[in-house]
Amino acid sequence: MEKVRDRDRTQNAILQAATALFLAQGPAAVPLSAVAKKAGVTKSLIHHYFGDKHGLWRAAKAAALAPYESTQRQIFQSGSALSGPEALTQSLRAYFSALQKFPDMARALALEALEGAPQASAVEARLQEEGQTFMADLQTRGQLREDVAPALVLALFSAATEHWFVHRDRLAALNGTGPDTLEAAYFDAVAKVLSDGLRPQASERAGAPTP
Amino acid sequence: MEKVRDRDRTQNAILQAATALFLAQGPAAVPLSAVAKKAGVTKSLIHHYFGDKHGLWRAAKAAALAPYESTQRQIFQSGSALSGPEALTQSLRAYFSALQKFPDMARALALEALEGAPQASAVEARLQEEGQTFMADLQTRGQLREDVAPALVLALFSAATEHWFVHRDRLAALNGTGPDTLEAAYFDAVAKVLSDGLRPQASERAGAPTP
DNA sequence: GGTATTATTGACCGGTCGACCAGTTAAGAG
DNA sequence: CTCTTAACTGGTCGACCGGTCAATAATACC
Repeated sequence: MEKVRDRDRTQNAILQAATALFLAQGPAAVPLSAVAKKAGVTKSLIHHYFGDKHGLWRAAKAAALAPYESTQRQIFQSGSALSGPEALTQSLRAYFSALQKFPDMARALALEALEGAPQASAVEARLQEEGQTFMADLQTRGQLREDVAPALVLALFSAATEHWFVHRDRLAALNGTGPDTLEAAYFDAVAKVLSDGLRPQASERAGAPTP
Repeated sequence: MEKVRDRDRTQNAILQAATALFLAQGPAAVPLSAVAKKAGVTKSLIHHYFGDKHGLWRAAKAAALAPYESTQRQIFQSGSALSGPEALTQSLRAYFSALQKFPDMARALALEALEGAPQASAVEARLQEEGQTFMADLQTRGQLREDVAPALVLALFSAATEHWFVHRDRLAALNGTGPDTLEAAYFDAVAKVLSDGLRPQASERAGAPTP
């Protein structure tokens, strides 16, 4: 049986197996042998390509982050084109379905935060900044209340969405419903509450005119 | 050197060391030898009192949950006594400062969720139910919009608060601020947005009278 | 004081994990 | 065809981890 050698293919197989297992159970709980087995590769190859386990974990996180980042960036850019009062709600919906598309992302971010490493990656820093300018844009166009800082709006967005994907199974179990039907209801509620709570309020200082 | 023997004291020392280490780094990343060392006890004693590692982890979670639970219950009960329109905001504040008081709680809940165990503990189930009746109470008194299910309001509460304490250090680093000043600002923003977004809205069906 | 109880210890075991390495073989360059 | 490169393998080592056990010593009870 002749074995075809393909650097990219095996690297990819390892990375895919690693992200799946690491994000599902946490990197500490997954032995490299399991990754090797799932990837159809010997353990040695993992060390050959990624050095040690930490290197693999870092690569896996980056691999999981990449598609999420591009999707997210698209949201911010296309969101700026929306002019109706529903721009905020639609962005929230896009934000939510981006996480639906990459359900491991929320877990990865939570795991990274729980690992104790306080500094965020460069990718996250970039996304954070783009998100802030997006929110600031909404404010100048009068579609977002101006008495909350853009960074904090973004934080609330993240909280309302990411938290769900970390805890959805347990919340569904607590409510005796299937996760999917509950998910739709949850997003509906969040969309309602946040779009009402984030729109410019009568209680705001009237000093900020809408040019 | 005579060693004083005290069952409760050593059990407590083990539990305290275990909760601190487990919640900080995740149980899988902490060897029992580290717990033993921090508690000033030999490994064997851990097995003597808590069986295996899972038993210790369960005990540690319960120990961390207990004071949080009582505080939380107090919030729900005293919240029901509040009659002003600020009942919701005050409850949110109490919710938030409860987590401030037990900063490891959010980490513990997230870790449990990430561990893959889908079923929640009995304590959480009880809190969930009490929280729902609390929210339902607010609805019948006209202080909370009725077009969102109480369970989902509770979920949004949890998201806005717990998520913060998991990610606060990284968010502070991203914004170049100290975590504490940012925390105050974040809570302020959340209080504003949620209290505005959760109050009965004009867009609601007028079919639900307030008896 | 004697005795049963049990908190506590240190030594130890089987297993696993991450990492290393010498060797093998397929692919590409000239 | 030959030589170099590097993808890939099997085997192995040392460290560590969770768990067990027999022995020890402090406490409680009679």
